[in-house]
Parts: sequence; C-alpha cells; structure tokens
Amino acid sequence: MTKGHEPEELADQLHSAAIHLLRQLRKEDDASGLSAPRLSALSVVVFGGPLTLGELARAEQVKPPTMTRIVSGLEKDGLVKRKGDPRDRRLTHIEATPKGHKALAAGRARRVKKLASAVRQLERKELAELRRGVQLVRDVVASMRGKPA
Amino acid sequence: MTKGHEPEELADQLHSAAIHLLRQLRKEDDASGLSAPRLSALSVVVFGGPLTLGELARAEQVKPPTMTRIVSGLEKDGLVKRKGDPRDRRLTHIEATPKGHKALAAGRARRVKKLASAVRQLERKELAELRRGVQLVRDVVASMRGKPA
DNA sequence: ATATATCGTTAGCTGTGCTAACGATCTCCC
DNA sequence: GGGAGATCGTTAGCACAGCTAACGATATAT
Repeated sequence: MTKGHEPEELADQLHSAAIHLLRQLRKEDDASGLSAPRLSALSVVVFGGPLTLGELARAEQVKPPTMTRIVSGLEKDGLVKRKGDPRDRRLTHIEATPKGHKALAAGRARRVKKLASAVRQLERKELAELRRGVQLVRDVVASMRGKPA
Repeated sequence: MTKGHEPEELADQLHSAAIHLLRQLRKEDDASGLSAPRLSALSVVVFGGPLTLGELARAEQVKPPTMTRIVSGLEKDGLVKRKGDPRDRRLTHIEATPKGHKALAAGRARRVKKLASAVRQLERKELAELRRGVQLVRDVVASMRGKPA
C-alpha cells in the first residue's frame, strides 16, 4: 500500500481481480450446466482436435483423475465421446460431438455475454489498453507454467 | 478474429486467462492452507476492519452459507474471531486476530510470489501497461456487479 | 402482542481439485 | 518368448467452494 507501483501489489490486484471476475461469471453457469472447467476443456477438445485424456489434462493443467471426472460429465451430457485407440489400448481419445460444438458456442456465449457487454462499454482506447493488458496477463501466466512451485 | 467480434473474443481470452491464472496459483495453496477464497476474505477483514458476516458475504459476492463456512475455517485456524453484537444479537462481527494479520501477509506473499516474480520480469513499460490493464479489468468486473444476470 | 422481517447457521446437493492404489496394457531387454 | 518395469486411465476417498431450503433466534413494526 505504499506507492502502488510495486510488482507485488500489482500481482495482488491481478489475483483479486481474477477471483472476482470468475465469481461473477460463475453465476452464468446455472442455466447452462457448463462450468468453467468443463467449458474450458470442451473448448480445447473442439479446437484442438481429438486428443487423449492425459494430453487434455496437461493442457488444462490438471491431474488425470480430475480430467477423468470433467470428461465424464461432458460425456454424460453427450458433448464429448471417448474412443479407444486400436494401437495402444491404454489410451482414450476424447473428441467433441456435434452437440458439443453447439454447446460450446452457446455456453461460451452465455458465460461471456455479461463480460463482453461490460467490455463493450469501454472506449476505443481503453479497449486497446485492455487487449494489451490481457496479452500481458497471458504472457505472465505462461511464464509461470514451467517453473517449479 | 473479425472486427465486430473483438469484445467477445477479448472477453473470452480474459476469461480463459483468469482460469489459468488461478489454476497456477492454486498450487501455492498447499503449503499455506489458505485457499483463494479464504485469503480473499481474510484480506477484506484485515483491511476493512471488523464487519458482519453478511457484509463480508456481500463484499465477497457470495451467499451467507458459503461465508459461514469460510469464516468457520478461518476461525478454526485462529485467524479470525467471531464477536456477538450486544445491541443486535442476531449479528456476528468478524475481526482478524494478530495471527490473522501475520498469516495474511505470509499467505498472500506465498500465493502471489510466483505471480509477482513473473510480473517482475516485465519491462518498465510493460509493467505500466499491465497496471492499466488490471485497472480496466477491475472496472469491468465492477460494472458487472450491479447487473442482473 | 402479534405478525413480519432479518441474520446466521445447519443440512444436503453438485462440482473441482488432490493423492494413493489398481488393473490393463505396452515396451524394453534378456 | 517372457518377465520387469513404465505408462495410462480409473476408482476411492479426502477437503473445499458454491448453491438452495429450512430453521431458530432476534429485532421491528403494527
């Protein structure tokens, strides 16, 4: 709380902003049944083509048992399908169903709608600044990924 | 990628960045026992002075039963204390203990450490841009708060 | 004095995250 | 060929966060 310029304080504000952002968006989930982790995983499957459960877990930075349950939830809703691999029968490939493609668009739109409408109220200049800020956040997150805890 | 979609796409990227940011930081929790919601609530109590459970729930944008459990967790660890109100005995005031103050500093530092070190690697200019971006995110979140879903 | 409103808690549900342990399968190497 | 070891996904079981519904206690208004 000194000058407001320290990286720690900025990191703290970023942390807090992320928490409150996601809490707001969680409220949009009720109708859709597509929680943030499911939406995020489905998105990877839809855009990243079929991939194994382990790959998906790594992509989502989550342990395999967690991804097993996320995928099971998506499969129960018919958004995703498990397919065995004939060559290596330990593997399970996950691919999106047509319903999954549609649900992604709809669910994402629902979840992002309120956020997008808030974003849309920004001035042109602010929009550019926000875009730059988001990019930096992405870089920061990426730079954390490799490091040991 | 089209122009009319910019706010939506930006919102989507912001959404995704927030998810992955918090997933990274969650890994820092193990040692501290201070999860993101507890850390956030404790922070409000420490800096926002004593306040009632309901006020705290509203501040954290959470329903009272959820806050009851968060506070119970904090109290069990001796970081916070419940105090009855002599005037209105329905109220429960929450205040931080000295241990709570210390734990906030330590836990916050632990959780934010990796993030801050990543932030610290940015150039001076980027730091300013990120600061601006975070402020805009905060504004966006604030502007969502009032609105009905 | 009675009715109504407010506050916090409890109970019970869903979902996310983890580790540990396991069965099935593949691979390497003798 | 066949056994040892690695890898993959699942199951089981734990802690936590979020919600609604229902309740008891208290305060307030009529």
